[in-house]
Amino acid sequence: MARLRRSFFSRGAQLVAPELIGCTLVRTINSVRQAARIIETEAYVGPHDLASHASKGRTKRTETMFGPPGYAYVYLIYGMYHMLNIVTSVEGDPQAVLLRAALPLDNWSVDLSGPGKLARAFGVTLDDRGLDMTAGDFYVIKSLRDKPNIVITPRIGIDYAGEWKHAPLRFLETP
DNA sequence: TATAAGATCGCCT
DNA sequence: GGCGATCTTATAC
Repeated sequence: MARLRRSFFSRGAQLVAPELIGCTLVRTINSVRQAARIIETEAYVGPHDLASHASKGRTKRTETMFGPPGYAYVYLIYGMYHMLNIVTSVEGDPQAVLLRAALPLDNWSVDLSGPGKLARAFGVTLDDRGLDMTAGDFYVIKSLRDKPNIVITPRIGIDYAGEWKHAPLRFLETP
């Protein structure tokens, strides 16, 4: 087990997203270490990806995605839910991986079965925009042992994305 | 300055 | 299975 380094995130989101499946997301909240196994992710692959906020261009909101990899891209959706993404690729190329679901570890009793719930349980807010996920107390560790069984499907909730709504960029682990 | 819409969830039937 | 909550952001006047 080793903490994921910036070089891990310095690749295309389409490659990083499936590799995050089975990894462990860790954050220390109120001096308590909380950990969960990532079981669902989605890739947002660049400014040409109509499902990505970056397709609107570089704005104050999407600034983090255009920055260097390994940082948290957080935004609020529907006025009530925070979404947690990790920026990938290189600076100037806006790609990111959305963390959609996880399974709590270490007797942690929470429901992490959706992106809004996951962010809420990990205490993610807009204040966490630009947080460095390769340093500090919020990070991901790689599990070298198990090879998760991964299923690939189109992404969720992006009907506005035209042809891109069919793109197979959602990755989830099956039992 | 004002307006519209969204990478969702939970409660209702 | 359908709908309402609720607020940031982008875009338009």
